[in-house]
Amino acid sequence: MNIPVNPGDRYDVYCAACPTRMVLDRIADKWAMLILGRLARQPVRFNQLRREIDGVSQKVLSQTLKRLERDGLIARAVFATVPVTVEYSITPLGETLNDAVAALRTWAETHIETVLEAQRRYDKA
Amino acid sequence: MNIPVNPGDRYDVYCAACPTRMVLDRIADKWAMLILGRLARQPVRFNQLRREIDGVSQKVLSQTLKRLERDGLIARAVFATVPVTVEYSITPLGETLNDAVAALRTWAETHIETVLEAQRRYDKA
DNA sequence: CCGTATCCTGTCAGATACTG
DNA sequence: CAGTATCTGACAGGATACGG
Repeated sequence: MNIPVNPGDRYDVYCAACPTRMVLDRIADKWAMLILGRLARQPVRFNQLRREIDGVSQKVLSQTLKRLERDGLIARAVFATVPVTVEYSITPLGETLNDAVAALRTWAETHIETVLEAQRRYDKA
Repeated sequence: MNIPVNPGDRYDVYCAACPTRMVLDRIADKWAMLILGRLARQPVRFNQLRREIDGVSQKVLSQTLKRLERDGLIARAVFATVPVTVEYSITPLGETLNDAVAALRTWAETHIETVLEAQRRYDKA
């Protein structure tokens, strides 16, 4: 897909720098898309998010938020209240990604039954 | 997203049975989409695939193919030659998934520069 | 309230060797 | 050619405790 070498040569098909690969690695994350989807609805604070995304640990939530922020997909706003208030929100860029993922959601909902059926058939044999 | 409980209760937002989650887990795999994309072009044999998907180990390729076959996304055909010939091909179902992922590829190619730029800015601070 | 630091554990990919 | 079997190390993720 990326970086063709010479005719007949192999392609370095798994290229960490490949855009598609990078994005896939991102959304592949167990929690990232859930968080992004939640923030797409409205901004929310850390512990609120922690409660709503059930099952995520504090550490992993923190890590994931940091990564998403680094990628410019979400924004972090700090308010100097006592105690401090931190609010996370989705960015315009994050929204475009969220839209793109919608195609997958649609696929999933449309075809999941077919997949499950295929699994049952496979497991019989 | 799934399984609302009582008003005011938390939602079990990470639900392993959630269709979107299942599909995400599938394509999240490091190699699955590369393999599916390759098979979308034309059927191919095991070792041929192994050579083309550079960097994948025999074991992991085997595992991934098995999983994709189980999900009904690819098909495995055995020919009783000597030595035996095995050909993998994409199924119609697999093609629809491949199409859905195209939306992500497009997003990636369109926005990767913005993401990289955001990362550089973040890393400065 | 919003995290970081530390430890611990299970999972999984890679390497290697072997089989029909 | 097309895999399986086994071992190993790296690493992600959870639990817990603590700090700004």
